[in-house]
Amino acid sequence: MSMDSGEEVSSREVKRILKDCVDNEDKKKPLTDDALCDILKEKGYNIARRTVAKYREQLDVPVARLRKEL
DNA sequence: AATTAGCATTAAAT
DNA sequence: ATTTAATGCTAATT
Repeated sequence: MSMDSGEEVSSREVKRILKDCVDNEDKKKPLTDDALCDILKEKGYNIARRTVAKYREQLDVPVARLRKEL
């Protein structure tokens, strides 16, 4: 059995969810950090928008504006 | 050290 | 040009 702390696991979970959300988003209307934060809240993760932004950076995902395509 | 609140800055919308 | 929305910055908190 793993000896990882629960927090380490959940931060990985959150990052996985963020990746999925961005991969499946409508590229004409990309999800903002705020929107991602709301989605996580609905899934039961109460994490601040600034933290979402930092996770996004750690995942090398650019800000919503730059993900938008014509 | 990681997360967050409050404010500052920048880009987009009107 | 003004207002609003999205993101960044830094200090405070835990």
